[in-house]
Amino acid sequence: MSVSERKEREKEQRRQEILRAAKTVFFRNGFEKTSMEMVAEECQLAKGTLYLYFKSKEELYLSLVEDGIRILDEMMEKTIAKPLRADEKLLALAQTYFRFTQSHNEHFTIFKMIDVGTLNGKVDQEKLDEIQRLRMAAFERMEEVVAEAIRQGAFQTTHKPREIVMMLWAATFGAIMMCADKCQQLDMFKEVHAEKFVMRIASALIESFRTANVQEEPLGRENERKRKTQKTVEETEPQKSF
Amino acid sequence: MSVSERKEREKEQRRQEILRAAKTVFFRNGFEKTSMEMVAEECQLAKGTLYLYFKSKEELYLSLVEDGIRILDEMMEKTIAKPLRADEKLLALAQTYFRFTQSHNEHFTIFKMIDVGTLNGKVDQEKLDEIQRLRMAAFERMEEVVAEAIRQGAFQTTHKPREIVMMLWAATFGAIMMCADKCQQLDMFKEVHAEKFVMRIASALIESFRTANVQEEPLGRENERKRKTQKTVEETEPQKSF
DNA sequence: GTCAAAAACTGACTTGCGGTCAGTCTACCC
DNA sequence: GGGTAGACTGACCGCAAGTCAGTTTTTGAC
Repeated sequence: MSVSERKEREKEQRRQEILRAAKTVFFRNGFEKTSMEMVAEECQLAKGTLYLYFKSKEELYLSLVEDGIRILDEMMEKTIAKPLRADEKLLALAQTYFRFTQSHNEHFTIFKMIDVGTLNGKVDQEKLDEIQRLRMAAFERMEEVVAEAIRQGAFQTTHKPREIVMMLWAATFGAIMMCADKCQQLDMFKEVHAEKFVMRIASALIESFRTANVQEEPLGRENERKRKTQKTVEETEPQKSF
Repeated sequence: MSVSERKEREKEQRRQEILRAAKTVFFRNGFEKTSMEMVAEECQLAKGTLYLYFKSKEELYLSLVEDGIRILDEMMEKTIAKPLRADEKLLALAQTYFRFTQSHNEHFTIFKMIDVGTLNGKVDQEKLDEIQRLRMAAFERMEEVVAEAIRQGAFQTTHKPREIVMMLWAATFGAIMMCADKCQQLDMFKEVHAEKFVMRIASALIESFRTANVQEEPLGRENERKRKTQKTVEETEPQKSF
């Protein structure tokens, strides 16, 4: 093995060691209440050294989510491997996502920061894009399941698989955000059983894909220019379904 | 008018003036990139003075949301006043919420910070509770509409109105969060028409309340103790609806 | 083994900001 | 007009992110 190879590997080990320390400290105290000094101490390096491996505090913190993405992906993979029908798998996946957020709450906190946009100006777009790419794996898995459900005839929807995944993801995310033990801010959400709540919502959506119904306008943005402004509900033609 | 009364009023005016300045500066630059010095400059006061009216930077920023809550509440009120059936109103309310987030994006950013919990350790719980109370008004309005829908027989659900509102709120929030122009982080969400997307999700949920279906376990937490662990999807009895 | 160049690491220092408080100013009242 | 309460000020403090000149370690040629 050449020297440069070994150096490379050693560098990677240092990086990992820093990540380990960062995980310990950030997950114990939270992002705001952790200083780079604390991380440095945890891995017995000088503060300056951390900056040789990570551009900023935010980038270091953000890097921790990569593990989280991997964990979620594995959990989802297991769920998909179960002997269920494709449409059942989708509900199971919502549950899996929920359970991930409960058992890996600190990782979910980073997810939230990304989705809320807290980290936007503070981290290279490249880094953010890289995270996006990693997250896409999970979406693609789900997309596959949706495609399967359509093939099996369980779904009659006119939406594209990708769109269905987005809907499920968004609604599930919102549900978890609002009522998961460790997240919920609005008092009233404390009264519901979080997992049931999340699954009730996912379930409603899934049911709605079984039949192509009148609500199913295409969701794409292609024709956006054609109408001057979007119609408000009462301006649209009455719809049979309600 | 007594002197003390006038003083009181002047103090309130100062407070308002500070809020005005804070709004200008925070909404232009964002929370992180705004310093208290900048706010002070905008309202031509010394930095120290700001702290006579607001406990911290976070509290000042958070106070700005009160306007946002009022605006949303008014928008919702108008929507509810429209000549629609109760169930139609619920969909219209989702749209209203969406439009609020688009036209008052900065206020929505504060909503997000609250819901994500970014402000938690940094602001008095009291202050947060006060905000909660204000937000409840909107929930209660919606609850009223749901109750109406149930009374009219449009909904056959076994859920409580409050629960239905929570579901709609959570799902709509998630949908907006993921795909609204100014928020979306995941690239794929750029491809959908945000408003249609949001309404498609709300619509699916609303449809699901029309009939009491097998998914409708009670969502309360009362009986939580009875089962050791929550069942995963494939462990539950097969359900007719899928 | 020696030594010089390269690479890795260090921690004192700079910068910027949130928050404080001793001191000043103003308005009111006796 | 003088004394007091309360509003206001801005220099100052502490802290933490990020930098960089200098130190230590590693490497590889001889």
